[in-house]
This record gives sequence, C-alpha cells and structure tokens, in this order.
Amino acid sequence: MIKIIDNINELENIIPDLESMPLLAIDTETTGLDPYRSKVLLFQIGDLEKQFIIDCRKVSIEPLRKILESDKPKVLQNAKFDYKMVKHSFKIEIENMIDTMLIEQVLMAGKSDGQFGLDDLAEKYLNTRIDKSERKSFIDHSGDFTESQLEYAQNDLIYVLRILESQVKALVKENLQETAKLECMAINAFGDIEYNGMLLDKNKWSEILEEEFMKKKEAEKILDSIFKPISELDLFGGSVNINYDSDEQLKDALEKIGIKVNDTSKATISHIDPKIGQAILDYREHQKVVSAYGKGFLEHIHPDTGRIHPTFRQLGASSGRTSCADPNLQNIKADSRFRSCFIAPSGRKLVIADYSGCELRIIAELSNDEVFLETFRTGGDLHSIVASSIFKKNVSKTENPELRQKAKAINFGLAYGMGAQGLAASLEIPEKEAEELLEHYFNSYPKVKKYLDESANIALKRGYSVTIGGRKRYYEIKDRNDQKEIASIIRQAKNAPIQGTSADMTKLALIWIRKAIKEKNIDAKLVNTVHDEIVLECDENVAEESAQIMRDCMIKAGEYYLHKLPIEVEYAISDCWQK
DNA sequence: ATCTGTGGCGCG
DNA sequence: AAAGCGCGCCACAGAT
Repeated sequence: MIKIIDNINELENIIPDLESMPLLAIDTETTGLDPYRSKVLLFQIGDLEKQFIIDCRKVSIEPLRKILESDKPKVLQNAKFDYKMVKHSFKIEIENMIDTMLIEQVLMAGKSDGQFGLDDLAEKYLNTRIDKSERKSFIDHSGDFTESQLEYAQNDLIYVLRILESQVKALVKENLQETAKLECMAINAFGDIEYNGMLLDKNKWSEILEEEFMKKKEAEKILDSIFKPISELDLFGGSVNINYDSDEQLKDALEKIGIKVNDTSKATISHIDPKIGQAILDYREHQKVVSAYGKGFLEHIHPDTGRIHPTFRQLGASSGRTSCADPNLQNIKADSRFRSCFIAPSGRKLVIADYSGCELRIIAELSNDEVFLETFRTGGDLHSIVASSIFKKNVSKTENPELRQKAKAINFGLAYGMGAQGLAASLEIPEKEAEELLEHYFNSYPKVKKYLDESANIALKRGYSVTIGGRKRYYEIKDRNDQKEIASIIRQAKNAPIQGTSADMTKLALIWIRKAIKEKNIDAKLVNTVHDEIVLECDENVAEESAQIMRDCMIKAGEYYLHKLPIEVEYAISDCWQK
C-alpha cells in the first residue's frame, strides 16, 4: 500500500529527508495540459530509495518552496511542463532542473531515430516497457486514487533517475555535458516565455485581415478576367471555377492560355507575362496572409489571459535552434503592420533586442578571415565591403546600394553552401556570371572558403558537426557514393556550426537575462525569442534599465563564444513589437 | 472523415 | 530524395 501525503504535518516531516538527497526526481499528475486551467493532482518527489506522493488537492506544496527554488538539482521528464504547472498553481518556480527529454535531444541531434517520450527512454535505457495508459486516468480525476495510479506516479520518479544515470554516461562519452547543461539551464526561460505569452491588439489585427481579404478578392477578380475565356462557367453564369490555390488547376489554366510552366513557384511565375504573373503573386500573398493569420490564429488567444501562449520546442531544430508552434511566433510577417499588433499593455513597454550580423560574426570568428574580423572590429559594413571588393566599385548603404544587396545575398547564401546555380537564381543573373562572382568572392576571402570546406570535410569524416559551444549535430550517411546525398550533407555541415553557435549564444543570453531580472526583482518578463532576437515586456519605468540588462547579457553571452571580435546588440523600447 | 506527403511561403 | 541552411502552417490531393 503506497502512502499518500495529504496534510501539512506529514509534508513538513519529509523535508529533512529531501534535504539530505543530493538529486531529486520530480513529477506531477495534472487534470490537463493548460497551466492556467488544469489542476495539479499529485506532486511526486524523491530519490531512488524513497519517493513521496503528495495529494495537492488536500495540501499545498508551499512547504517545499525553499527546496524547489534552491540550487539542488531536480530531474524531470519534459520539465517545462511541470515548471509551468507549479509556477501557476503554487507561484513556485522550480530552479536547476535537469530534463531527460532535452538531454536525449542533445544526444540525438540530427539522428532520425530519436524518440523522446518517457516510455521510449525507459525502453532504450532500462529495457523496460511502461504503460502510459495510466497517465490518461488523471484527466478530470476526482475522488481517491487507485493503487495502480499511485504506483504509476511513484515509478515515474525511479525511471527518470535511472534514465538520467545512463544518459550522463552517454553525455560524457560524446563530450556533450556543456550543451546539456546549457539546455537544462534554459528551460526556465522558455517556460516563462510560454507562460507569459504576448498580448495581441485583436481589433487592429482583424482590420488588417479584413483589408487583406479585400485585396485577395480584388486579385481574384483580375485572375477571373484573365482566365474567363478558357473557363467553364458555372450553371448560374458568372464565376470562373478555377481554384487558384490548386497548383494543378493553375498550371492547367495557364497552359490553356498558352503559358507552359513546370511548377508554380514564385521564381517561375515571376518570369511569365508580367500582368498575369503579378496577378497570381498578388493573389497568393494575400491568400497566404488571410489563411495564416485568420481564424485559426486568433483561436490561440487564451480565454483567461487574453494573450497568445505559443509552444516552444527548445531543441526543435537539429542545429540547436528552437522552433515555435501553436502559433508560430517566429514567422510573423516582418511587415510592421503585423508585428505592431503585438503590444505591451498600458503602462508597460516591450524591449526588443537582437544581435546584429550574428552569423557573419561567427563566420569571421571561425574562419579567421582578416577582412571579416577587421570590419567587425572597426564597426564597418561587411556587405558594402564585400560588394566593393568583388564588384570593384565604391559601395555603401547609399552608394550603389543594389550592389550591396547582391553582396548580402552572397554573404548569406554562402553560409548555407549555395552554389553558382542558386546564386544565379537569387540575383537573376546568368549562371556564368554567378560563377565569376563566387570566384571573386573566394579569391578575396580565401580563409572563408577554407573554413567552410574544412567544416564540411570534418563533418563527413566524423559524422557530426560541432559548434563553438560544443553542441553536436549528427549526420546519417546512407550511401557515401551518392553524390546528391553527400552534396546535401556538405551544405548542412557548412551551416551547422554557424547556425548552432548562434543558438548557443541566444540560449545563454536568455538564461542570464532571466536570472538578472529575477535577482534585481525588476517588473519585467521574457515574452518571445526569434533566433537572434529576444523580446521582453516590462513596466515603462524600468524599460531603460531592462534594455541595458538585456544588452549586457546578450553581449556577455556573445563574448562567451566569440573572442576575436566585438558583439553588437541593437535594441528598441516600444509600445509594440516593432523597432 | 481523418491521415500523410507536397508545394509554396512566412521568418531568421 | 536531395543543386540554399533551419523551421511551421496552409491548402490541396490522394490514400485509408
């Protein structure tokens, strides 16, 4: 018979036991997944020898506050979930968490057979099959718990502890302890961001959507007039029955008016008859916005908070970047009309801070290219300098800006392993010309080329790439003779250390920003992050101070990884998500 | 009716 | 399968 703690005396009695344990496992059973609406039913805590189950319907875990907020390490599976639940229900922020799910993602980055559920990990590391069906039994549960429910709750603690033991050995073997530590320390920041959410000006958003809907209709009318001659009209005469969202139907329709295309991508469509092409692209643009930001998007506004609480996958990308969903706040149109709808409540401000030229600085650091390094050291404009040297003309943001734009495309394309064909397409120049440009580029910056090539070679040899912070991204090479596969991995491998180091930096900055605002007890909270950007919401009276904290933390985090050049952070204090 | 894969496109 | 890296979302189309 498993004992359940349901009064404050018993709870206080276990504290000495917990204090003597060097590592605690924690788990919760809740009525659902929404921290604002679901209740914590059970809170389990303990080590391999002793586990305690607390009935949170009968007793608050307040007496455990000191232990939970302390530096004592606590291991959980999918820690961010329990963190948010406990944060909301008990106003306690669990600190120094270790997450077996995140560690597994660190160990498996890039591998296709990664499985991250507790049941998967138990099978992999403990050779144990666990029945997760019991978990569902807690949804909307009331009354006494069954023996099997309690057993399930107790066992989870033992599983995570034993899984962690095995994982730590793997981390040491792969030299991934630092990355695992970074990820685990960042859990709280991502938990906070999700919990805090962002406020959206719903009325303004809806107005823009309405405008977009009208523009879509207008574009549709123009398309109808173009395709009317070849269209079968519907029975009641009038509307053209082509679905412009269907690439097949669009291709057929174009063929009937004498335009043959292999695909309907923007690149292809922009080269057909400009009047028709423009009409299609206009339609697409507005259709995209209406569908992406319409009803489905607004349904993400939480009924209790009135805010949008997305879900971050802290290791959503094999590079080490985070991804974001439901909704994705990392791909909101940069067009200020949309971002400016994300606002600070009255009396508050948003501080938006981002790393300037983050990835190019990382390339400079890793390649040791003197021009790149010197440009960043002296605060010059790398795109202009690159443009001047490969086009042999004076270029700045004002002089020959179109050449600067081209150089920018080259600079970024390069970091992704772009070839002449891709460059030709993106600059709309003949392939021959693109080849020459690339040659000029690499002649001017031989160390950049050398670095990128070496980066790819090492990855192919070892089977993984490494960031400056030691994060690994693995490659599964199926057939070393498959040129296409190898070429693809080469491009991934050129990019991985760059993108991954940038992710390392931003995550470290998030950790330090959260720590700083907490220690200084400033009325500020993290609300979003977009790869090289961090957004914070704060009381207007501490906006300037918060901005300085963000800037300092971001620069320090950058300098933690990059030693050969300065880090620059730009920030804005605003009423909305706009610089 | 629900699923999975694909094309297209939004962001960094 | 892959001629530019990393994501998520929508609509479509074909399958179940």
